[in-house]
Amino acid sequence: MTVIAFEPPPRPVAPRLAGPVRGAITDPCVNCTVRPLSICAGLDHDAWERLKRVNQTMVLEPRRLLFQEGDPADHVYTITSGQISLSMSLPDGRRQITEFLGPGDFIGLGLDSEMTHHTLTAEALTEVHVCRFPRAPFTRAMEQSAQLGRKVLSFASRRIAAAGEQQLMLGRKTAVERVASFLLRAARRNEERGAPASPLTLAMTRNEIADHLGLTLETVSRGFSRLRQLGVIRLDGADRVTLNDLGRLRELAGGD
Amino acid sequence: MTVIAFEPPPRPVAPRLAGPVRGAITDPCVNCTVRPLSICAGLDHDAWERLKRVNQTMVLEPRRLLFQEGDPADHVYTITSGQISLSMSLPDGRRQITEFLGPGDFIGLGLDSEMTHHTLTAEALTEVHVCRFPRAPFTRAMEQSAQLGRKVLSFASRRIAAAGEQQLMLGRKTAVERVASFLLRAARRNEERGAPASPLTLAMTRNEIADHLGLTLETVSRGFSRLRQLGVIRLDGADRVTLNDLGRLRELAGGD
DNA sequence: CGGATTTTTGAAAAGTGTCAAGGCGAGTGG
DNA sequence: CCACTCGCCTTGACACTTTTCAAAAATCCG
Repeated sequence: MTVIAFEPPPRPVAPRLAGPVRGAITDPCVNCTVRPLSICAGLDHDAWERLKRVNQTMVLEPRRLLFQEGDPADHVYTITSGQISLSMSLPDGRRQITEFLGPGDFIGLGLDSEMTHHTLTAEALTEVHVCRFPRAPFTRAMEQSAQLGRKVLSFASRRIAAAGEQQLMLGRKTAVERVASFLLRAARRNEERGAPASPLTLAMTRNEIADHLGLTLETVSRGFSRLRQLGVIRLDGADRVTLNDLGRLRELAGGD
Repeated sequence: MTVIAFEPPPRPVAPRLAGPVRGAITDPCVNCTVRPLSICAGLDHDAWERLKRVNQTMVLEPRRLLFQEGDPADHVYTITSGQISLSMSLPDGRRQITEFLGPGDFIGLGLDSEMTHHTLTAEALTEVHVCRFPRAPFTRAMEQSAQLGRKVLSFASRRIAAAGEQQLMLGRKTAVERVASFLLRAARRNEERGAPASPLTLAMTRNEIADHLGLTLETVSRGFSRLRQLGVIRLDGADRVTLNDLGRLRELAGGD
């Protein structure tokens, strides 16, 4: 297989890409429902039939943007594999990653019916497969299926609760507490998916973690080192983290 | 009218109150619909009839809690007058105010159907009138009225977008930028309600603003002083703010 | 007017950011 | 197979912003 040689976009300020999509592969996407946590999983027959007619699989390579702040928002997405960061930036380039998303997560909350454009940027951290739905039929399906409506609202509610915790972290926790909180959340995420909590594999760089925690990459690195010195974690390479003592990690995270 | 002499709860860690409610006055509440931005405004007849049977007015005096983290969450609310803070706290007392709410705002987003207890504390900043709905009938009304469902989801979406901006602020803005952002949002809020942007009247103390911006009250105060020195605002008392130069204030807020 | 609360201001301390150098690991090409 | 390069991570030293502690000024309210 020959690999076409085009550069991944430069990191700090990702330029607008001609087309962020590598390719629409299958049509419709058949993988949206396989994740038990997905918004499509266990959907009633009618709603699913409607959606199946309009959805598409998309594949993104690492660093590609699914969309960018200011892009027209005419699709919603479900991640079937890989990880994505959602971020907002200030005009001078300072960036805040509001959340890291993985398989089963839904992209499209935070879009009021009157919002025609994205306020966030979605960037692939790994190779990512998403299932894409045009917004209009998705909205219709949501209104016709009480179950889908409930599910979206439930996702939105949990997002709001999570955003609150993130605000508490950003506003009130110290650097080490933030790093510990970050690791704990990653561990909980693993558990939600039936994976063991402990050997974490991080898909994101120190810089991306920093942009999520409101720190610099150096401070994040020092945080990891601190936790390692304390014996709470073990690092095998920068992206492989073993949690030795969840209780102590919870204390170090600020106890919440 | 005699006022019963009971102390408002001490500030830093509000103790569990026997009953946070001063009184349920009218039943049903007739004021929920008067705010054009309220979730009840313009609701279709059936949905409104259902809700009208179960809602109640509640009045809270300043500093009273509507509910606290851990309380059973069996109502949702609409504010008809006054202002409320929603906050989360760490076990050691550090507090983050996730948002300030006013007339027309809805309280109850962030509650997944499976969440039986509040993760937030709601405290009255001023005398507050809220319209309260038991959760179960409200949820039913939501499922039977597509319009109400849409409205709640729209509120949730806007909340999510706002939370993102707040995260960007907490993670990446300097102290002065945060204070400027805070004033700008207060100004926009005024405008949304048809009031002039400029002479702001702040219902919250420096400490509460600090807990919202992830700063200390001293730093917030210095922020105000700085903006005053720069001629961007004028202060008539701590709670009366005139915005002299919205453009410049926007720049100082980080330009977003 | 007077006491209490809140706000403002100042000075010192702490925490995090910035700048710079070196290390580690993965992928490349000789 | 090994040396090299490149990107990312770690660590150190210092600078800067914000916090902390303290006191004075302003405001509120009886």
